[in-house]
Amino acid sequence: MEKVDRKSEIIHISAKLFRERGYKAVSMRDIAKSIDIKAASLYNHIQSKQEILMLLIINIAEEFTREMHLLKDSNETAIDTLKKFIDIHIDITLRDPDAIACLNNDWMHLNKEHRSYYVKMRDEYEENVRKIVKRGIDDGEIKEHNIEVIVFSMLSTLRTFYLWYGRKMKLNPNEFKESLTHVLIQGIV
Amino acid sequence: MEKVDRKSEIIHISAKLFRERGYKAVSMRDIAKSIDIKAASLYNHIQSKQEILMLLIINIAEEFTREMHLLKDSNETAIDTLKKFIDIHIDITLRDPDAIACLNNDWMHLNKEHRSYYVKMRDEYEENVRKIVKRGIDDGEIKEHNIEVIVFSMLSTLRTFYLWYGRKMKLNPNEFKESLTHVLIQGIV
DNA sequence: TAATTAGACTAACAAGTGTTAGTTGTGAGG
DNA sequence: CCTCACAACTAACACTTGTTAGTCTAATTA
Repeated sequence: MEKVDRKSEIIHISAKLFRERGYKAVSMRDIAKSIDIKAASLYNHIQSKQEILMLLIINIAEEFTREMHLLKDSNETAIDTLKKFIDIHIDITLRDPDAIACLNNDWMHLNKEHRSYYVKMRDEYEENVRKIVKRGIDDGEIKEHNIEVIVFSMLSTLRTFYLWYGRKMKLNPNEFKESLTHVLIQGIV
Repeated sequence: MEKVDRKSEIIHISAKLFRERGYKAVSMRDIAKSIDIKAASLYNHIQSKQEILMLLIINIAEEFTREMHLLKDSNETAIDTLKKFIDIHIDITLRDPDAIACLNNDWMHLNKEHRSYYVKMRDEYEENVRKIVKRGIDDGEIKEHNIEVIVFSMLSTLRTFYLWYGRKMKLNPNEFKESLTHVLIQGIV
């Protein structure tokens, strides 16, 4: 127990490199050099470069899907549901920003099978966010805006959070959650 | 006149391909095939693959910089300045979404010289957005939030707008501007 | 008409790609 | 002590990469 195995070491260092340069710009020799072995040795632990990408993206995507399923049929108000939705994004991003970067930027390099699985999950996820917002509008909690604009604004912000946290933000995670929730829901004026 | 020269054809088709797959995943042979010539013929018009990327990114970045310089010392209210700032992003994105995608995703593949030039422009741009928001807070127009959170939220949304427009949004550009401005400034409740 | 040029072509290059085969050494379990 | 498996290695593969050199042809210019 506590044994840090090579496979997860490879996955994590790959995520870091993919984040910096993108999947296609990182070679197996780059990954190998980062953990001080030769490229061929990687294949004692993983099947292919594609497998690394797949594990990174699908695991995170499935986590988002699981969380959304817990959220979508909740009987809280839509606004409270959206607040939890924001919290979930922040928590996952803080735990694994590199994987979030891969998911955002490299999903198109998944092979056909995994890509369509990912895209299906993503579309369903967005559809569920839409439903929450729609419920908020129907209940009079949210002003009658174009739903798509609201969903787009929230998801864009949450999905690129990994680019910003730690750069100039001196807030701790809870302060940050509160601040971002306020900005996204009440606006800035 | 009206002569569509080959060079700009190459630039535009490259932008489209870079957007779909990323700079590193697009080969010179891919670009050539898209305009039905051979890869070597590209070099009658451009110096290198790097030049294509540089032209795409630097031109757009300089345009944003020029627009920001017109904006930053305006004597309008901060809120009105932010509204114009939103308009500018939407206008440029609608005119050239592929180039925006390249700028967002492939700037790290610029060579050292162009990359540092780009990063300098980007940092100055963000600093100017920060100043506008700060002015709004000092003038009591904007609530006393963490400035960084506001800037991050606005820029994330505007920068990834290219991913959303035309997907499910049935709004025309002006309706969209109004809607997004409202969501970003007044919030959704 | 003759000369020049622009822009396509073929062929080739050196370097880098993901991956496989086969080998070696080291440490744990019988 | 012997065995065996794991995880490293070297060497090589077939292919792709950006780019250059040199050639040909059709249109423009002198």
